[in-house]
Amino acid sequence: MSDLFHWKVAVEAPLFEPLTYSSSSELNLTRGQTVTVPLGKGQRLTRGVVLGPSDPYENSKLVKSIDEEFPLLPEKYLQWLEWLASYYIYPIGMITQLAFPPLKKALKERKSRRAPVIPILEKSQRPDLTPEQKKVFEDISIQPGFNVHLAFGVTGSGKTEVYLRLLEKVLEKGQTGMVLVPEISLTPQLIQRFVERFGDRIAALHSQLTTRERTVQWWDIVEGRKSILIGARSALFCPLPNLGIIIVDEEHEPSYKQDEKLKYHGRDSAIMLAKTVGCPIVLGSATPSLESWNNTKEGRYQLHTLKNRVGDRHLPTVELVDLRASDDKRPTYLPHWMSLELFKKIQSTVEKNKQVALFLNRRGLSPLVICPTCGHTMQCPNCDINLTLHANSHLICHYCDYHENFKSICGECHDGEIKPLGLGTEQVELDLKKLFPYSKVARADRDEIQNRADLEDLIKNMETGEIDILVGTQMIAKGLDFPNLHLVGLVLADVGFNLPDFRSTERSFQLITQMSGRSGRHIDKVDGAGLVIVQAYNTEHLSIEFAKNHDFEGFAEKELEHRKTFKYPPFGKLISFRVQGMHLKLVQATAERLVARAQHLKSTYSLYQSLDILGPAPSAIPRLRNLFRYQILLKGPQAKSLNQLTRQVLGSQDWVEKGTRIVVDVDPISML
DNA sequence: AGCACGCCGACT
DNA sequence: GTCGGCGTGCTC
Repeated sequence: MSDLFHWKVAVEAPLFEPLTYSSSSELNLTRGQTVTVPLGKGQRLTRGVVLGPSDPYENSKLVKSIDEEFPLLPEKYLQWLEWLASYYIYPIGMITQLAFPPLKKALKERKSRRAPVIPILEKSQRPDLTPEQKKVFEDISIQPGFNVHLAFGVTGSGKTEVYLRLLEKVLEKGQTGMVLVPEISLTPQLIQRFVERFGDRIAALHSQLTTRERTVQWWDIVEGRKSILIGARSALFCPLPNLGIIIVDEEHEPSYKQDEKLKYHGRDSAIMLAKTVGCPIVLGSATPSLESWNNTKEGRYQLHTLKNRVGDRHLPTVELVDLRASDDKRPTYLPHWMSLELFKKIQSTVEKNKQVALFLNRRGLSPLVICPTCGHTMQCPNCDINLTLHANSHLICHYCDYHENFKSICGECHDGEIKPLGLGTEQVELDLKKLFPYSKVARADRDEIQNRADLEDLIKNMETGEIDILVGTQMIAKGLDFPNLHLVGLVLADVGFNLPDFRSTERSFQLITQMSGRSGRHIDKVDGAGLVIVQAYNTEHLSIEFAKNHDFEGFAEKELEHRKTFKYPPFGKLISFRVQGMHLKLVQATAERLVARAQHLKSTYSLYQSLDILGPAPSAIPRLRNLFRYQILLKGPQAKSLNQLTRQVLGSQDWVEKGTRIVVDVDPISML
């Protein structure tokens, strides 16, 4: 008994502390080692990660063996994983599992019918840097060690070329590099651009890969056959040896925040990883998050500005259309959502054989289906959400997978002829086809574009001129670059202004700017500029006012003032709790107890004096997938005390009603 | 997250 | 009688 060693081992179980296992002295264990351990009543064996020596535990089980498949997890990565667990209040064992590939290592290579993950391409010529690019590149590359750089540059200013140069430099030093991009912009075109520069040194990780492909990419990086990893946020968990730089493109993108399980923020976690390994990190954006922008203001991040578009092209002209005033001017042949101004511009653009893109952040035919006789609205039986009509034939809940057939006679009063109200992309598409019968109209939303192949087809059809007018949601706002696109229309910019979320104005600004950035990217200065038409009811909205003049800095200044007044991020930190369960009474009871516990701690310890405890209140969607939802928000000046209070509140769980669950979200990004 | 245990309904 | 539905509880 005396020659047994005890070890803390992180196992895949929702436990906030690692478990203690023992080993005899001949099994030589160290921190970072992968081991096989028994877990639970059966003889089930699971994978665990050794975190370090432990005090003896009387009922400890024996470590079965060392898992020889995996090399020692680098100490810095392990520290970073531990930081994730503590910052996001998530079981360490669930996090360490993320640092493994999904499958066992392939014994022999097998032929695949799928296109290769990394295409084989000739290296292309390296363009000269503009003076502006050169300055940014040099400013960043002369500083060794951890530093956060914000590359603030309009779309088309050539941020990517700066990234490529920085990566070249890192490779010269024999180090590796990580490039994070939002999942949606991880297109073959983007990977292609990196391959044309770095050839076979590129690896990629994203959700469209099969588990086998991901496993192969993972080992290529870990065993040093590839030196640059491009990926979506989950690529962070691939432990690159000798990491020399991290690049986070489109750092403001809300999709960097994972909204299930471990609710980590890819950008923030990347910064922590860079800090832990001691390498520089470059955040890039045309519309930086107010968090990052404020960090440059306060000197924590270095700001590098790229003001000019490569090739000296103009930013597009933005025109506003006030929908409040446009009704009386509109000819009767135009649908209610189309102003005369927009119509004329579409006409003239199409006549010149140039392309048009219309943006509306709402899919379907009609978001509200109502009986004019009895006033009954069609609702999802599982959620507190109106059903959306699609293709004039079925009603869909956009939050769960509920579908039903659409009947035009009201099911409640059996009398009224049901009337679809409001506007969605399908309706816009239908109207456009009627108004422009000789133009090719296409739609891009989640219903039409379901996978990467669909997106590829869309891109190809835009490039070959197969499409004249494109209607789409979010999907078409990101990263797409169509040379012939000369007019962008925002059908109803107000959608999203009034979401119950303190970031809605910022989102709105980003969206308008991003969407504008699609227009006229390849019009040379002599030919003028692209055009953007923004239709809105509230044309005085802060986001519109500043986006019109491409004035990010002005917008940021105004919006930061507002955030400061209400102690919202970046001037305060948030942790949200959602209590959910099948029974409303029990959910309310748990939510109230949670608040009572928090309030008690606040009044007991001076550390918590400055925290605000808001709620409990029903969530913005009070019932989702048959679960009732209540929300509590914790607001305070430092992350540390919020985190600590949360741990104390959740420390024991005996007060939580059976059948209810508490979901914690550190730095929530959506308040829905 | 798994997985076993256990307590009720409806089948050969 | 016993097969299997999924609520509950535990994992060194």
